Amino acid sequence: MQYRKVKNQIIIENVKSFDLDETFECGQCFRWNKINNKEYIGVVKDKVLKIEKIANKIILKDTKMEDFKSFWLDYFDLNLNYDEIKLELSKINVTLKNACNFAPGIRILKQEPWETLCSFIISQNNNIPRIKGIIERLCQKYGNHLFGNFYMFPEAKVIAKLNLEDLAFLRCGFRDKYILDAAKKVTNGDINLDLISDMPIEKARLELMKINGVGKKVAECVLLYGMHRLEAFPEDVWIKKAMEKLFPKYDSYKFGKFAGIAQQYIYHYTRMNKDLLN
DNA sequence: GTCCAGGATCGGA
DNA sequence: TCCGATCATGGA
Repeated sequence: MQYRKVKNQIIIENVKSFDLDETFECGQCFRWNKINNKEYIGVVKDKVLKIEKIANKIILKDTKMEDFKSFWLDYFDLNLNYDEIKLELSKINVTLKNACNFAPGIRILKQEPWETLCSFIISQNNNIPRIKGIIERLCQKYGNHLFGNFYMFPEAKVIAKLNLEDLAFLRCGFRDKYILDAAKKVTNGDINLDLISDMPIEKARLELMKINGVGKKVAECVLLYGMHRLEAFPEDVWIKKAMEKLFPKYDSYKFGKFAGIAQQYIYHYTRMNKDLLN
């Protein structure tokens, strides 16, 4: 991988294992939107990025080398060699190998812990288009305005001051009270996301589950997507079915320290090939 | 009208 | 410990 700046674009060449559709549409994130055939636009922290893939070049638009090096390189996890990981995972089981090969351009993004926590609370018993809508409404109402139609994800301390009526416009159903509980605990220090990031994973899970509305699955999503704990293994309905049907002899721990990445390949693979689970 | 969506919680067996 | 009902909402 090499990168260079041309005008106000960063061009990354020879990028392996990075496909925008596969990475943004595999269910790990909710604030990246496809604006045409090849471009996505997304908001991360206080940054808005337009990104495009042409052949094996990734182009980051209207951004600075400084931001790329200090932020996006890490956000897109570009220092991790996914080819090696897929090679290891493929040795475990031929079905897992097929899953790796189905969408080899998936990467696990390093998202913000609080945003990830809040987003996956909203995700419970919900569908992805609706999750995205709720999150966008939340950002537009309580997040800092950047420009145009782009808003930051609201800080926990801003949400913590609200009450249930203030969230009614979200139309997020029974999840409103969970959002408030999470915001309050993160703000008052009952839950310290920075500390949890570095805890042994068993303890980290239990800490996250102190939040009302956070169970095993949401906790695991926060660990994997918001804290880059690649051994975390979220088990939603798809993964549960997939494990029963496709990996009857395997427990998630057998997928090792990159179980979370394996999970992501399996999730996307089975959702896109529903007949595999029949 | 019914079913379902990246689940969690509660009450009762 | 396990199981089923229930929880809001909106699209199919």
